[in-house]
Order: sequence, then C-alpha cells, then structure tokens
Amino acid sequence: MERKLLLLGLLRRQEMHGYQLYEFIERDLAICTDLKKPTAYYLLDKMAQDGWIGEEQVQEGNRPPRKVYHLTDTGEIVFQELLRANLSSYQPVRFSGDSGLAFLDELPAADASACLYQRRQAISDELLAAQSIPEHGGSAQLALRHQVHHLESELVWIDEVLARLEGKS
Amino acid sequence: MERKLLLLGLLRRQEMHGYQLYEFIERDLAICTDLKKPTAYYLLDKMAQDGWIGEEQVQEGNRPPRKVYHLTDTGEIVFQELLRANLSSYQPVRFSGDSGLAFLDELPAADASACLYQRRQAISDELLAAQSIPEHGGSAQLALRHQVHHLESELVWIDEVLARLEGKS
DNA sequence: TTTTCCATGTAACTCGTTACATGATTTC
DNA sequence: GAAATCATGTAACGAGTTACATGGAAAA
Repeated sequence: MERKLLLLGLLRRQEMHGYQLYEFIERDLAICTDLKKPTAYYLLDKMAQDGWIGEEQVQEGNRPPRKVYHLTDTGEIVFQELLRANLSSYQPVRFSGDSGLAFLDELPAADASACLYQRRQAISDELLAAQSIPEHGGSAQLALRHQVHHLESELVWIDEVLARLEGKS
Repeated sequence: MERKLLLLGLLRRQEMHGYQLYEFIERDLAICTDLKKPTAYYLLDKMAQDGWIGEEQVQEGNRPPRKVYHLTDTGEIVFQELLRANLSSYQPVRFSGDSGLAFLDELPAADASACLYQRRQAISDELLAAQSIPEHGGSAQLALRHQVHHLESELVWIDEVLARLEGKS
C-alpha cells in the first residue's frame, strides 16, 4: 500500500506520466524505496480503474504517446486515509542478515571477522551514497534522513559485534 | 534464502520435525524473523528433494506421524556457503513508514503529531516485548540484540521528527 | 549506424501468505 | 462432549520481480 501512497502523493503535487514517476523514484528516492517499471504501470492502471487518479493521453509529435495521470477527488480522500494510517502505524522490520548472525559462532572467529568486515564495508558504502545526495528541503527529505540515521545505527551495531568477536579470538 | 539458512542452522544442532521448527521460530524468534507453517513445510520438502536434509518418518503410538529431518553432508556444505554469503553481504532495508514521512507536511501539524505519537507507541511496545525475552547466550542472541538496538534507534529517530514538528506548530 | 533513451506494456515466475482440509489426542 | 493442540499438507491468491516485446527518437 505504501507504493500507492507514494504515487498518490507525487501526483498530488503535479500530474505526471508513468515513466516520469518511475524515473523520479528510481533516481531520487532509490535509497529509501524502489519501484520497478511493471509495478509502476500496474499500480497506475489499477488506481485509474478504481477512480483514484484520472488519465489523459498526450501525444507530442511522433514520440510514443504518454498517459498523464492526475489525482481525482476520490484520490485525495484515499491519500488522506492512507497517509494517516501509514503515519500512525509501525511495520516491524526483519533483517535478513540476522539469520547469519545467529550462527556466527559456528565459524572460526577469523572467518567470521572477515565476513563481517565485508558487510561493514557494504553498509558504509550505502551510507556514503545516502549522505552524498543533496537536500531538497521539506518533509520529502525525512525518508532520506531516516535512512542515514538507520545506516549510522547499523555501523554502531556491527562494530559492537566485531568487538565481541575480537574479544573471543 | 535466509529462511533456508535458518532451518539448516537449527537442524545442524539437532534433528527436528516441521512443526517443531515452526513452533520454535514463531515462539522464540518472533521478534527477529517469522516463518508460517506452509512456508516451513514447503522449504523442508524442497531441501529434502535437493538432498540438503534427509527425512525420517517417525510414528509414535497412534499420533500423527512426524517427519524428522537431519542435515546431510551436502546440507553442511550448503550451510557453510549460505552462512558466509549472508554474513558478508548487507541487504538494504526499506521502511514502509517512510512514504508517510515524505508527506508529513501535507497534514496539519497537530494531526501529524497525533499520528506519529501512535507510531511511537507501537515502536515502544515492540521494544518492551523484545527486551522482556530472556537471554539464551551464544550468537543466537545476536539477532534479538540487533532488533533491540534497532528499535532503540527508531525511538531516537521518531523523537527527532516529533521535535521538528513541535518547532513548527 | 549502432547503441542508448523514451514510453508503454505482457508473460512467466518467485516467494510467501491466508484459508482450508484432515485426523488423532489431550485438555477443559 | 467441546475445544484446543499436534502434525501435516493443498489451493488460491497477492505483491512484486525478471525477462521480453515494441517502436520511434536522440546520441555516439
């Protein structure tokens, strides 16, 4: 549902066509979320059928025709509902990397350290990428800041685990 | 793949049947991961077909017969591979709640605060639940500790967002 | 001139879920 | 005697992905 919320929120600011929405999300919001092309087109189609958004065929010269979407009155109501529901709730997060952690002691300490250093590097890379994205202002930045906050917290955590390993070897 | 790793790791310690594995994960590891019954049975079946684990029918009196699984030599190799791959990599996390955050300013500050306080409560509840689980020792606890660490970090974050809102109202 | 980009979409697949079915056994 | 628990499974569905198809336009 949060992808629909995202699309509605973006269309609320200005009407856009599918490819435009896809590109914006994959380029500017890649660190916080993602949305593949077929998913984008499918959701827009669905929401158009449900009357949340309206679509307009726009032909420019001989280029491929674009479907430009805009929020309807129904869409605005749904947006409000989805937004409030989203902000009020907390979806617990599962870390796929925790299955590995649970069996950390099954590996020789040196191997475990080597693996975790690689993981640390990956987190660090992700953090640098997130930090290098320029601020745009407004609440749209909150998602990005949250991701940065989280990645910093992950570095603290993995360093704790590494320290625990060093103590054992 | 991390669910297979989890099952392999548990079976490596002692042979178990499907229901047993399902119960252990849903009861003792609920905060860090989950595994529904059909998923458990499906994965065990799959891994048995692939030769990662062996199955033994055990009939006790007139009770429903149980399939007891144990790790094979192939399974041990796969476990090692999966474990190292898991520990070496980092799967970036998407927060479904961030779509809402991005549109926080579209709501009156008072409404936004009210919603976020509810979310804060949900995180706080989750944290208390996680903290109240007794420690078992060994690296199996790392997943739980990670979740606690994360939830604490989430509380810090949401308090920052709330402070930002108060500054605006 | 071949590759990349724009713009849309379909088909098949993966992973996991919910809901349901079965049947014995212990508990209330 | 009814309900919950043990133990296994099937069927249908949902959300999202990858891979592929199409066809013009811009760029290398």
